[in-house]
Amino acid sequence: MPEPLYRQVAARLRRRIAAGEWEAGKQLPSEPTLAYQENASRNTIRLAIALLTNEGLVESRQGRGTYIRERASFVVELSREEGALPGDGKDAFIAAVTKHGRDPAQRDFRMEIRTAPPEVAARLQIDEGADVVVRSVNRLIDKRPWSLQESFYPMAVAIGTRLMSAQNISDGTIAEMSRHGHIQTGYRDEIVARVPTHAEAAFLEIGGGVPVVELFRTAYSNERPIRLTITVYAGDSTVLAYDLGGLWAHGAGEGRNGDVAISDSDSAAQ
Amino acid sequence: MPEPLYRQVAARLRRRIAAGEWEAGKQLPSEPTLAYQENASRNTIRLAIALLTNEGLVESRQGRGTYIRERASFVVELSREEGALPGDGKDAFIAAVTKHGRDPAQRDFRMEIRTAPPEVAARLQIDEGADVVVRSVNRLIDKRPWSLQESFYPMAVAIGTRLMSAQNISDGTIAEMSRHGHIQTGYRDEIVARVPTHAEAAFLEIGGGVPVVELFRTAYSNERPIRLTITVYAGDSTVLAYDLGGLWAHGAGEGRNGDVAISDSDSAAQ
DNA sequence: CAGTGGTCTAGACCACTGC
DNA sequence: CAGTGGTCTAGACCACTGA
Repeated sequence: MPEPLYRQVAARLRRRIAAGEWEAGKQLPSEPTLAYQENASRNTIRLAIALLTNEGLVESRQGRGTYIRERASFVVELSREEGALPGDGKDAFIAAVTKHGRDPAQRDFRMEIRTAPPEVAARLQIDEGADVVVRSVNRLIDKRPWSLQESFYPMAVAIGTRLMSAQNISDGTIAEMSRHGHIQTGYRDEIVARVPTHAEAAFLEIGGGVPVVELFRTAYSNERPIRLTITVYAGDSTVLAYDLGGLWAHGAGEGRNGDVAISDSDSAAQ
Repeated sequence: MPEPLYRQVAARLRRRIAAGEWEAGKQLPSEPTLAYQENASRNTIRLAIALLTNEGLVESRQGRGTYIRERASFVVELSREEGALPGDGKDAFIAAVTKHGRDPAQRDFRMEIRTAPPEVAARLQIDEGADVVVRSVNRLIDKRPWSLQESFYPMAVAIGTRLMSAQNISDGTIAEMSRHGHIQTGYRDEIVARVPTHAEAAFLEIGGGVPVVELFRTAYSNERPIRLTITVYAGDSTVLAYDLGGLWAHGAGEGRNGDVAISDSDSAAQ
């Protein structure tokens, strides 16, 4: 009938964390120490810590310890084109983040040709198993992992363009596509939340139980889907935002401490 | 160096589920049985099942067993007003769901006056701790839990309207506000993913590690924020969708089996 | 009542970190 | 090397379900 012990322990730890008993560096006592303090077995302590981990409050690293997690939230503005300055010679992601005084970085850029899995084929309206061009990049802000992104282009769109090269396109892929007659006129976003894969958890430096948000953006010209971009963000430090209709949106979305608005505009897709 | 046993077990179970070895009813073998089959301890089996639970594949109920979860996905269209027929005398949620041949239900409608917590006060641009009218409702589709919704109204907006009553407003709260001079001209949506609270997991019938998506919709007139609606959905069976810009969106979003588009239009807020 | 999952313990060995 | 978290076992008692 009473609350299970591991939940009680988790609640006590949550309170101690909220009270600021520990801060950024090596923080929490070790599991054996907590077991002694809480008069519980180590397994029970581990259950409690697992709860806090899934909430994004702490992070454990083998051989090192369990640490209080820094929780800076970033707001991704998905209905604005702020920061998208075609022809300015700068990558849209870099430009948007730099503008907010943050330090952007991109890593592991890849260009591959793969066969379209079902969820890609359906959205691009091509045959399952057909070739698609995939351009991928991992992004960081202030040296902390931020997002994993893959963009899929139908061969009919990519052929004969610089999308077929493993080079960055300095004025953006939207501009490159438009030079070849594929003018983006709109997009559809689909958002899901799920637990991360092993690889995602590793890159985003989150526990396996911390949710990620996955954004599917299908971009269209007047004739056809021209690109699908799939972006995965750590859920506990990302807010996706849309402004629709009115112009009166000043001061909105400032409900959390430490939030920083990062415009991840559509044209940042690789 | 090799994959941990509990992950191997989880992978084997995942494969057996994908192969259709079990279906809907009481499905998985009991934990002791699996422990024998897999030549592992019961705790290891439980770790494996916890992974599947967080992925939304299975669901355990004390005293009964572990079951294969049915995974119908619903798409929530957030940028259309489909189904919003002002003055037709039907609730917008009921109308939208019925239109798709599904069975909608609403439960536990509450109207309360509370003091505004920080995240509400900031979005409604009122003082923290000021009175707000809160209208809440839990929703189900086909008798399965679907969403938890709370709408917050500044007193200045609600006063003198039927929002102050615990009755449903048959033609919708947008219509009621507009009759009193508060014309909605736009809104801002903010989306986060997180693990559910105890109460949310209980109502949505998901494990404590299955992510939920939380949608903050702040509605504006030309003068001020007039409503904040917070909706919580089970992440593994919900897709939030926005159509922006172009008109060419036919056939999009059909990448998953069993998806059903449910328009949860803005005017469905209570 | 027997069988299920939920909680909890005590102890073990391992892999990894940093000194 | 000692200390950390990661994995795994064997067993216990409990709460809840359904026949």
